[in-house]
Amino acid sequence: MKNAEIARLFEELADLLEIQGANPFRLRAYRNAGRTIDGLTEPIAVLAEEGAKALTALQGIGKDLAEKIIVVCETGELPQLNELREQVPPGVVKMLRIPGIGPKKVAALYKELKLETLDQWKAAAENGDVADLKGFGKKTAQTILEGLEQIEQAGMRVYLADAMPVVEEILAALSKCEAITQVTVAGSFRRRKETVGDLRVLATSTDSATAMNALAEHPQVEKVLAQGDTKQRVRLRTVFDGSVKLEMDLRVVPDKSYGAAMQYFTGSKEHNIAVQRRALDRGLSVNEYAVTRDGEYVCGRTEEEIYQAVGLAWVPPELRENRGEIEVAERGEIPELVEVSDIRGDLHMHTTATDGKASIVEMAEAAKARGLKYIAITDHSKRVTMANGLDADRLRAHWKEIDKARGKVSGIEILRGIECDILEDATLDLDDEVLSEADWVIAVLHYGLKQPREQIDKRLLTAIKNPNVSIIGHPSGRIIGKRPGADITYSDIFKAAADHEVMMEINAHRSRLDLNEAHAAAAKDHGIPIVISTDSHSVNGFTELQYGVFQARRAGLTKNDVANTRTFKQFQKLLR
DNA sequence: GCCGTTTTCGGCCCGACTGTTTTCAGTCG
Repeated sequence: MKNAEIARLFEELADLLEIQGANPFRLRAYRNAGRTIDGLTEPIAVLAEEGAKALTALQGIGKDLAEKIIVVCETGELPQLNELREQVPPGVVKMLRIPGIGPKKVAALYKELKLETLDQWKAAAENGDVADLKGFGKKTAQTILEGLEQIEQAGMRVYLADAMPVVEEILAALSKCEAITQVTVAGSFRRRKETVGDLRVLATSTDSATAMNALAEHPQVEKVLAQGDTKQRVRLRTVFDGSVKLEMDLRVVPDKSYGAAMQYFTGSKEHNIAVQRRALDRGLSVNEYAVTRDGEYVCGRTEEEIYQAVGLAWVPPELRENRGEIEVAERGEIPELVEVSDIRGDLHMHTTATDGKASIVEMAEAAKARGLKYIAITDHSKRVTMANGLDADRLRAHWKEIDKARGKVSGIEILRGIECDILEDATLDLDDEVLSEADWVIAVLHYGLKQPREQIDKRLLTAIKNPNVSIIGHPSGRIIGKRPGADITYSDIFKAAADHEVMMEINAHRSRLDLNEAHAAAAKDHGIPIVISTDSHSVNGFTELQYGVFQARRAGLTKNDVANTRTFKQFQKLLR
């Protein structure tokens, strides 16, 4: 069983218990455990085999959860969950996803009206049964009807990169509003998560009504969903991914609360809980308006003040996930994270020789225009027939074209590369003779991603041990929100890569971001040089670079951890 | 459920908004 599957069991357990009115802190413990398991780079089963002690060493895993994890790893089942599933039908759990309907209302409707399926919920909301129930009314019935339509569209999150232009457009408009002095986006957007759900915008103003009107009247806003003195919620008009519409919160606070609000609304929730716990230890209280002591304002104008008040160095938003950054900040050892401007080379891109849209020269010119000093042209190998992949003869001819391009474009180095498939039988798509002539070989999985873990590991290990392979590209093969990616024993792969001096890629494409942040952090721990590349298929592809850098930052990577921040000369020394 | 060098019991982040109420519970972030 994969870590993600085991994590999901604990999340489901929490959902079911929530409907039954269980202690909210117990639910949090289960959800934290799910999150912890999901974030591990090693299979939790390996720890489970070592015994309860290895498990309780993990943050938030105690005696009870350790036992449950061991049972799951041994039997593939969680007995307590099976019992609960019989008590609460799946349709009831699904109702928790309706915005505005929580566990108490779900429980009441299930108990009083015996509503079990989506259709029954819809009928009861329409015929007045819901509205007649004590504590319910017409508005709640309406909320359910609207919500039922929404939850049909699973996964209300969109790629950060897709949301970015819309958010920037709205922020630009708000910053022109005279009533607004400062405006910024917080939430998971500011933390540069791979995907974003609700957008959280923060403004300072002495006239919140005018500030909120500015957002309400923005052409991007379809509907104002809620509005109070300091908080407004709207739905945006833009349709993402065919069906998803995002909602945006605007919070308006005074200047002296800007830092406190930034800190508070940037999250993550888990990070904030840790910060606020530290505040309590110091006799302080932190909320979105200020740090206070006995109700008296201590600070709140800047984020730095907030962190200082609780004895921490400022934490970059990308690291605020309560995955150890608090302890690092306490020691004053927050790393200087890599920045987009640090990147000097892009080592994964395609041309018209396979499925790219531009020539070698056009790609080189475009890369140079973006300030890059070196690139690798890495078209597909022959297995990728859909993309017109290259065999040995065409590849050698292509490299001759690269040699010619080197003469035409000055000021940028061009490596003769190849993106070579690792076939299902754990051989490489091109033989060693031609691969040995390359400057740069990216080995990748494209096919057979659903093979069992043992075979996937074997394929990756074979590639890593091949002396011609420079790097493993988009290691998991996942497409965010659409395809899970191969089942990999990362700890084994990273060990081998470190031994054989093979690098690992962070593929910067918005839908890949592969390695993900947990695995990139683990690769760094193994001392493996990481390369952030765009996998560009056109001259516009280079804009994706920033998303790869965001991913690297969330993994805690510094300039030094990223090989393509080196000068070309230094980078060459890393090649074997 | 987890956690602890002031604690092995009693905490566990906290405020805004809505809807259904006559003072507040539920939900959300």
